[in-house]
Amino acid sequence: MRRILTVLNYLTNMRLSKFFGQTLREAPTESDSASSQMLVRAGYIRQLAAGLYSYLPLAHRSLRKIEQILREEMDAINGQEMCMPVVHPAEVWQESGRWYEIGDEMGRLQDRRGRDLVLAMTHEEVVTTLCKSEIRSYRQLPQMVYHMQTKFRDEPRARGGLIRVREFVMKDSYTLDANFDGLQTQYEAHYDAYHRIGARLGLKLVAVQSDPGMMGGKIAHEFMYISPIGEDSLAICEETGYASNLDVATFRKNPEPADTPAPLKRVHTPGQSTIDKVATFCGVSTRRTGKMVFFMGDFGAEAPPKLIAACVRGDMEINELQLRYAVKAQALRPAEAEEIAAAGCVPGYASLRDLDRTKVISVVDDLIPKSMNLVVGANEHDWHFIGANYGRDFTADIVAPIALAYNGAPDPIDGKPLRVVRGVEVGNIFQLGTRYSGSMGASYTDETGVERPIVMGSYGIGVGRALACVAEEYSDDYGMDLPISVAPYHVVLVSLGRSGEVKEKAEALYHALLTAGVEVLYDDREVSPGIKFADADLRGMPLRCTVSSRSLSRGGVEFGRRRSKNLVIIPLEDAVERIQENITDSFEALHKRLKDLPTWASRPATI
RNA sequence: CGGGGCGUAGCUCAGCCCGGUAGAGCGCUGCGUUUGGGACGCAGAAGUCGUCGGUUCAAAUCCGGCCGCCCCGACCA
Repeated sequence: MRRILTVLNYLTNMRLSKFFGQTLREAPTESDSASSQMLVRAGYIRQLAAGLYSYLPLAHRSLRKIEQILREEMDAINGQEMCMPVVHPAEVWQESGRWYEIGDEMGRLQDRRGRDLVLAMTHEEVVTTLCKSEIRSYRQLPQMVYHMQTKFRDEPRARGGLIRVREFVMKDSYTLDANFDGLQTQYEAHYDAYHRIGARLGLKLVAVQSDPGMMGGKIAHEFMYISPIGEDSLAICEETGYASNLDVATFRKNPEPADTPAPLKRVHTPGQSTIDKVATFCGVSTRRTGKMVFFMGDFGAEAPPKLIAACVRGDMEINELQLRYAVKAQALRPAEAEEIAAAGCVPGYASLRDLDRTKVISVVDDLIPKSMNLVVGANEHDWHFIGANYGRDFTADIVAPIALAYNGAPDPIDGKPLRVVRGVEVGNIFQLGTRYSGSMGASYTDETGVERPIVMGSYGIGVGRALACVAEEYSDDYGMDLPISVAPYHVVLVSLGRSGEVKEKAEALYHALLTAGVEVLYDDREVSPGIKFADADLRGMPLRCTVSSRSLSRGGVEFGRRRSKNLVIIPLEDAVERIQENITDSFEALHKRLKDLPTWASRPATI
């Protein structure tokens, strides 16, 4: 095996003079984040269209390395690699119902016979179809299958280089179990494996509770790379370990100190149509006010859209996802002024008192019933109530936690302030349960002869997105400094000068390294040293070896980490061995992080 | 889908306001000099100015439609 690898290595073109993919002195303006700037400048990726990228040889090598790490970690938890198609017949998506639930984000096309086809957004439907033919008995469970395959999602807005693209390769695995205990076991195995994967990529990943969304199911976690370039907001606490996507974050609701109930009083508040204005006008904190926000809820084809009046404390915002769940709507959008007026409400002075319950669904945050003597609208232009109390003066159809967590909100575990940060979703894990096996009829026969739906889980990691996060984390002013596990090559070999001796020695070392199986990128171009060093810095290989007349006169070749000042001279005859040692050491340093990773067992109790 | 910006040589951009021979730097090709942190000289190639239409004697430039790309928001395994 080793010999075969060596031969393949030897045959691979690793000479920069013939390399496909140029470095750019300046990046095209369209790239934005450090990662996409660097990946474009260093010749890893090229954009073909919005959200569609070509991966040049450097990126392709890195992606293959990431895939190999994923493969090893999936195999380690009993995964079996396979491959499913990118183009699916519409029927399987119709069976699951997602053909109808998902809108323009799904890529749809027709074949020559006019048959509807779907570009894979993910592969639950195909796995479930396979279950129907392959799984018959409880004896065949549990199972775990995975593949690395292209997905297409017609994102309304691709952005951020490789962070949010329309076509991408994902490692997605699927667990099949007889019951929820089995699912839980495989889910926990993935949870731990994902932390190992992060460590091997050199990324610190934070697992946060998340919304299952269109996947269905109940329990879900996202694995986040914390960074300002992230598109998700997270509420985290380092001390308690609480970590949640802001969509589903909870926090302690501490009411303002209780007074004795004041009488309800109608007061004239001319022009005080915002919370800040009315609070100042009435001389109270915004925490003593109630804020009304109106949405139109879409309840599907069966029911007409309906106005939703939501009320949170004046200093807070609405969590639209939780509001949507509370009213069981399929979608929400901000209501237009006319729609609000049509239901008899007065924007800016709206009130839950005297609502027309036939036209409006009213929801209050669970903090509102605990809060006394609030300032709220009087449902009449330029008038508010003071001393309003839930139950006595107004009520709602639904009381639910619909306030959005915020920076400094009390941690639900210990009440200390939560921190809201941005993160990139590198991976996610979902407990699907019987969402797909139920609707598509994938069942097995249990010990007692009863037919039951297979209990499923689904687990994804974006391969290109992982590369983008690594590039983001390991970029500096000169380029990338990639972890040894992800770098396309371990070492860049630079030859300086055109003297016959330097050339000869560099060529010999290049061949010796290849023969020894070292992944080396050889800069044999006839360009100035400055260009070679600048390109080496940019491309991001972690180690650099230089052969020049100067190094030879000092007794060998120069070797060190990228951009390091601590360069050593190694005699030529020891170079291969020393470089191999250094590569090994680099891997060991990286893998030290595997020892002290978060695990499912060690995670904090969540609420 | 709403708001904003951009589209001129392979790349970065100027020219547009105020209509009249299409420019610079980098890159590329050839020759020579140079070789430890993006060298220099000489010579050269390279753009139907996104696209369609309008105004005009004349449009990169003014006007309109469309397309594409970027950013913010909405949206979103």
